[in-house]
Amino acid sequence: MSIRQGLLALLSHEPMYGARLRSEFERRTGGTWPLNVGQVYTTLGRLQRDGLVEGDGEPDEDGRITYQLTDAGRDEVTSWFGSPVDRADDPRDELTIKLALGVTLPGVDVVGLIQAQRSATVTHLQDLTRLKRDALDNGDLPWELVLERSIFTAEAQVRWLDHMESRVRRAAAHASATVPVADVDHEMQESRA
Amino acid sequence: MSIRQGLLALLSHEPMYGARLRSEFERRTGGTWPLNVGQVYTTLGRLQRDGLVEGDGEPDEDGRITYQLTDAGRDEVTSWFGSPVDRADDPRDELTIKLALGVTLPGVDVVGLIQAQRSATVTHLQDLTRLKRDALDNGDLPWELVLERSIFTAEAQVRWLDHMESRVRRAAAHASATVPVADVDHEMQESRA
DNA sequence: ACAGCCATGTAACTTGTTACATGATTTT
DNA sequence: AAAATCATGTAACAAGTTACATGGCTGT
Repeated sequence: MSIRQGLLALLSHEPMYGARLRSEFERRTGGTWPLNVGQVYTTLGRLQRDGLVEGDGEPDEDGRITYQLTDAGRDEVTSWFGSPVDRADDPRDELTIKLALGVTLPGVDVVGLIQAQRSATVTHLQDLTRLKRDALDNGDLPWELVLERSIFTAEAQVRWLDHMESRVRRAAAHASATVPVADVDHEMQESRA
Repeated sequence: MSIRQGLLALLSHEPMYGARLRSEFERRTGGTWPLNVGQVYTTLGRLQRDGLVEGDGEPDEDGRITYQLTDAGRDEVTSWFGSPVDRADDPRDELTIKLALGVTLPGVDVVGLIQAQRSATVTHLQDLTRLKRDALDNGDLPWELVLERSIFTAEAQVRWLDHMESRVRRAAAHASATVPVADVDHEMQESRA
């Protein structure tokens, strides 16, 4: 849903043609997210289908077709900027699923998994930090915003991994103290005939 | 890609039929992510198409069809658990896009946006913390893992929002000191005829 | 018999994404 | 004239998601 909203937001500022939407989107997100031009057109088509934008049928002398918001589109943008991103739709995070399933399945070296992930994330974090340092103060606010977002996210991931490593170790120690051999698997009534 | 991988991981432990995959998936992710049963079957179909699982054609006496991994499927699971989640595919985060576009578009009250989001996130964080407290120590490790993930993520989001609020304020102050009226929009050679 | 549940699936749709096709203009 | 660039778009697919249809078994 983010590209849809993004294009709408750009159009709320000024009617534009497809290819410009692309470059504006990229520029205004710090060049971090390359956007296939084709996707602009597919998305525009869907937005038009949904009555949020309309294009002035014919291309102009430069072959460009300008798209603009409808009233509904304007409402949509206002509402988007006016309301916080919904926490409820907790997306299925791959790493979380991996760990959650990992701790319940026998034969998965969860601690090793956590450490490998931590190492990868720390490396990534160093790259990000270097990027930030090398950029000095070029005043590209969107770029900075996106970069800092990655940094804060990666830091949180490392913290979470550390927290969970000790938590998992604790659980493992406790499990081996009480149920030396067997594993999580049991329950789930099978209701056999 | 997470549900695919999740189902594969479950099947790597033990062959299962569709409906059980569903309940196992939900149970082992702390019940946080309800999974429509239909989706299990669509996903199984795609996995079978891709040669990662195979079902024993006919349903058993209880009407169940057991699915199991192929060799390729086993490889896939091994590789999934064996490699860190790729940081490279930085997903397009809605909130980041919203802010990044917001700071480049005139007429968007970014500071207000940040504060509203912060408030919503803090509220959410309190809910999570209460959940955690009330659960005491029931030993549901996957559930805890997922919950803590949400908590660490929300905390990071708040930190980022705070960081960015002051950063945006600074930029605004600087902008009004140097370019009192006009806004970010300019550049982007238009190459008009 | 009928209601409810379990288990199977399918059809339809959404957003994201890429690879390719077409035509016009500009540059070499 | 050939190559590069810009702009338009379409076709095809992935993965997620839901609503619905079918059929068997169970308990009232």
